[in-house]
Amino acid sequence: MGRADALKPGRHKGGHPPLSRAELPVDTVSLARFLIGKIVARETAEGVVSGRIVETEAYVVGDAAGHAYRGMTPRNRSLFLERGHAYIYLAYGSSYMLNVSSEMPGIGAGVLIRALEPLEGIPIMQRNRGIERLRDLARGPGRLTAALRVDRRLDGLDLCREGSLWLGRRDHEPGEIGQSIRIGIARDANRLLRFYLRGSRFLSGLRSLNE
DNA sequence: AGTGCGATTGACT
DNA sequence: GTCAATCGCACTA
Repeated sequence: MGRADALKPGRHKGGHPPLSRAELPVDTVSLARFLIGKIVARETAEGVVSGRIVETEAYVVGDAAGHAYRGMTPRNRSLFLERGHAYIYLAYGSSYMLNVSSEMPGIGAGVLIRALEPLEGIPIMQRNRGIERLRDLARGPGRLTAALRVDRRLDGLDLCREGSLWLGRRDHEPGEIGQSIRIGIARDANRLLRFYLRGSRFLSGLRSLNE
């Protein structure tokens, strides 16, 4: 499909109409569950890259593990945008994390996207990641942002509009959704706020968390 | 201005 | 399984 076709009314980049804000659940935990099976799509210079969300984590209001816990700062202000906006930050000096803001304007909370099943633009992802293996292309929060070339420049973007990065409708019904503790956090570590598509090969985390 | 620390990854035993 | 790289940011002074 050419560029002109992609921009024609009624067509959608990569065939993924964006999720409307109205259909996003207002509550953070509900949104984390809702996003399993939905699509993340990215328009790059080389074409559309997309994947199916198979793993998320909720960082809820008042959560000691959440970046909004100590109030708004220059880094985390996007977490306080109305639900459906991107909050992107750099972790460990090397990995960008992609989150979806999840509450009313002024309330800081979000959903971390932790893993994607690659759908479109797989050769582009392989180039972006410097590896071939499909299973590892977007398995992990830092890996998926590398595969999609997502960085802080996209922080604050509205993910409910088709643009350079957006959330798309699911292409089929997701399977059974599992729930576990979150990965890699010290505070509030026992809450079951991680959600995943049971049986997916594209999950991060230990196998014991994916059963 | 200095300090400590991650919502991780990749390399390695 | 272990472990260190890496750097922006929040926090202290």
